[in-house]
Amino acid sequence: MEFAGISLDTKALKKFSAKLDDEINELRNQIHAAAGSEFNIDSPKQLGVVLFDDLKLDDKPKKTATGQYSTRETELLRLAPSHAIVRDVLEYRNAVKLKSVYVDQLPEAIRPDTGRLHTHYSQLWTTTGRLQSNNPNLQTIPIRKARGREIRAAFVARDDDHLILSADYSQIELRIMADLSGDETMMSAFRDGTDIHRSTASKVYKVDPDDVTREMRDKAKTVNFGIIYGISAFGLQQRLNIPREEAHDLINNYFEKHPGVQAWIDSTIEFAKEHGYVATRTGRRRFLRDITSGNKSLQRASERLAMNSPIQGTAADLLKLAMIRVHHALRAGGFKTEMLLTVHDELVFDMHKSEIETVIPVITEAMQGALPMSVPIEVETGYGANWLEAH
DNA sequence: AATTTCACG
DNA sequence: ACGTACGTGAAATTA
Repeated sequence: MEFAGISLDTKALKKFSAKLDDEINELRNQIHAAAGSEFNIDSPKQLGVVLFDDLKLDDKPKKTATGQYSTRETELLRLAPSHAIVRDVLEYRNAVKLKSVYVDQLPEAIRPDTGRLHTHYSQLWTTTGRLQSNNPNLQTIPIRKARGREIRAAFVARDDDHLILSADYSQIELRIMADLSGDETMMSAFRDGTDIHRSTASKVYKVDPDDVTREMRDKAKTVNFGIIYGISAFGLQQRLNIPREEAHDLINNYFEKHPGVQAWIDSTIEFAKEHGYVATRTGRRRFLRDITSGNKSLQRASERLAMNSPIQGTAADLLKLAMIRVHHALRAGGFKTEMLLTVHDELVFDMHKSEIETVIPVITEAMQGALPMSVPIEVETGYGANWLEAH
């Protein structure tokens, strides 16, 4: 994959760069006008002084670890509805980030001899077994916001004979938690092929699945991710912007309806305290020196790692096993399709157009069978002229 | 070199 | 009283 590289539409990025420049200049002017001074918006320190000392947008602004005003996105979002300057700062930050990290840097990283982008993967350093990608990092290419999607669309197929194919595991970490814990509720949800967030919503809100609203499903989705990370009521309250009581109820209801998950978390933490490590399904270990620490917050943090690492780590093991199987399957089948990128639960390919019908089932099967699990593994595929269309 | 912020899964 | 969800890499500013 490192040798293969991926093609970038530099012409499109160049146009986008000019457009971002215009947006950035206009936003900078508006921000300076609203502030009444020409400060450096890129400096969190100066920005904090402008927003909280000069304009006094918040009576009790949150501070960072070193005592500065915090100007991070979650803080600014609370002020955005009532203050245009804050909305402009958020837009400005988004545009500057995209321009500096992606739009202007990626074309520089193209290797002149191949005309393609070659990332470097490291298997050595992450604590959970995931791969790292750097120089350039191709595992953080934008997709969530509208502006960023233009960058993803610049990752294009090799030539007119190829398309970008994306194959990603659906809800892989939740499926792994179902497998590791053997929780009956989760296992039947996945076996029935139901929408897992809707299913969780019907449990934590104690309503019929048909009566789950959009809002209930969205909140249940946050609960599901929170469980994987070792949620606290405080954390859920912050993320959902709900009262503490409601957050407590959601978590209590979740564990009441998923006793297998609760038991698995408890026994995993207990195992970590006894042995000093936890392990993925294939046996990769993560040692947790602070799991028996007298420092409560260190211990709590270690407990979250104890339950999260087997889940994230098993997903990493699964994808690496899948990559080996895909590699052999492509070679055995004599395919021209080439594996290019891996992004934690996704594989990206240059797919030869003549192989659309044949190669997709081969890749899907190789990924699904990488690690036998007690719940179905689903792989979603899509293809198009670029990485955005493939999703 | 440390801090702050933000892009992704 | 404290701190508050897991794993990363990179850029700009500050110390």
